[in-house]
Amino acid sequence: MIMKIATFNANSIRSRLPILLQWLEDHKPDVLGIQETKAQDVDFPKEAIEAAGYHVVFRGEKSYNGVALICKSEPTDVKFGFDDGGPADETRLVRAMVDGVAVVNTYVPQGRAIDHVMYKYKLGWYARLKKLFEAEYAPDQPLAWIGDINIAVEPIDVNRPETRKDDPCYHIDAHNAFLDVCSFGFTDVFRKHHPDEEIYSFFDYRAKDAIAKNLGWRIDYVLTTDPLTAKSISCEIDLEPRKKEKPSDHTFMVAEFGA
Amino acid sequence: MIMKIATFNANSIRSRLPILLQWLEDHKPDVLGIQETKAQDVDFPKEAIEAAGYHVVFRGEKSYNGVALICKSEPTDVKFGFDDGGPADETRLVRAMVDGVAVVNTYVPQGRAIDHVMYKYKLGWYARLKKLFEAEYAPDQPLAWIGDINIAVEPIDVNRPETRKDDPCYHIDAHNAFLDVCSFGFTDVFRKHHPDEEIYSFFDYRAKDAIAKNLGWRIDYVLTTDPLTAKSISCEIDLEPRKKEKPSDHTFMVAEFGA
DNA sequence: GCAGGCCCCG
DNA sequence: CGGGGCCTGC
Repeated sequence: MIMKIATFNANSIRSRLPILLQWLEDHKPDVLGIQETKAQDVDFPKEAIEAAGYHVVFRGEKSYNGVALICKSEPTDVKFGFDDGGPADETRLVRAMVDGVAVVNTYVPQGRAIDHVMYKYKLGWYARLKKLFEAEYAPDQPLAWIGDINIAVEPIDVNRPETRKDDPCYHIDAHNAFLDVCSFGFTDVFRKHHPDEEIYSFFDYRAKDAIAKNLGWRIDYVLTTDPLTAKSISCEIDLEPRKKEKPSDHTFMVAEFGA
Repeated sequence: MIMKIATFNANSIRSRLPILLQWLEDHKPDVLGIQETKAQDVDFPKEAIEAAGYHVVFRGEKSYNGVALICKSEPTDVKFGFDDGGPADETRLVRAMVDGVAVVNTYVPQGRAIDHVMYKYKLGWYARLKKLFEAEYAPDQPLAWIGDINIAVEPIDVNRPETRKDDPCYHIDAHNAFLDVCSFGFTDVFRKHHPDEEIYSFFDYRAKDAIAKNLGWRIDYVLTTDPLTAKSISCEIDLEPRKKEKPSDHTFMVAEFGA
């Protein structure tokens, strides 16, 4: 039996509903984590997703952030946000159990600029996330951390890396914060299957012909603990949705895990 | 030889460019008067219209109003607005000579409400228009007054007329102001050919299933002096564009004049 | 309900 | 560039 786990920063789930529903129909993932739904819960297109044969849990707000988990099986133990006394950020973090797999879907703060208070917040967010993994999960359980993590890790994860040193999504402190969370026991499944490929998951709307010129970033990830990593068959970035009418600036990444 | 004269309130010529270009290709009018272009002159899609084989003259402003004349032959004596000492309203009135026919394209003020200062302005606008016709044209010359005149004249020109008595587009004073201009020598060409039909040219976006339930207004007109009226062969409202994706709230009216 | 404007944001 | 707000207008 194969399990498909996917992630997509929708940049408004309402604007992306046609692309989302088409992708669900074409790829039939077992789990799809969404980030940047940009919809209050009353405005979330629950019915359309359920009509497509999926369960969905979500937490959003006006204009910014918002996460969802779209699952073939009903997710259990659904929790939003942190519970560590800091800002809960319920619209940036959702986790649940799906078919015996723990899934953690995050929309990590972008950070604005390395001299901005939001960058400090981003680094702190990674530290809080590591604590959450340590407190509530174990590296020997099947665990998938997915989402828009707003960091490109290696030079091949971003175009023109030499110009990105001071970018909040490529700065050394961000790298270290991310790698520290990975030290819990996570493997970057895409990179496992594609050790050298410069394929990106995000293309800024403002960059001219970004997709044709491959001017993007790989900032969306499927990260797994060993029990899942061992079963990983493939992990692909699907560029097609980024080429459609009214696309998100991100596109889908999907990983397959076998028996 | 047949001359086709048409009118269309585009509610943004930029948003309506696909529908407009398709309609030009399908109907090949000799003259098409546009209202509510909602584009400054620098933003007007001149090239696309010229590429379709038409001449075009236009005057617009940010967000509101804006008129254009789209013509197979090059229009001459092009003039915008009034020249009577009052507000010129150059983005509500354009006139020209086209193939020996005088064409006056108007976007008459809507009036807001009958107790609003804009309603007085609307009534005054009709009076100014009558003076313009008297000063610069003659009833025995071929003259077409076209456009969104923001008045439904008879009960069959609007759905549920009994509820419209206090509507600035149906109020008695508006009727009289319009009929006074018509006394110059104008005939409502659509009504000449369709004496009893309840067919409308405008359907409010807010009315549920407006077009299916025929909940509209006939507020767009082709009005002609006797030399043209005598040659009038047909006048139709084309509902198809109103049913397309991203329609204007108005649709096209087109009149044919024979030799 | 859908235009356009303006703002904030990445 | 394109989301979402919010405003105005019809």
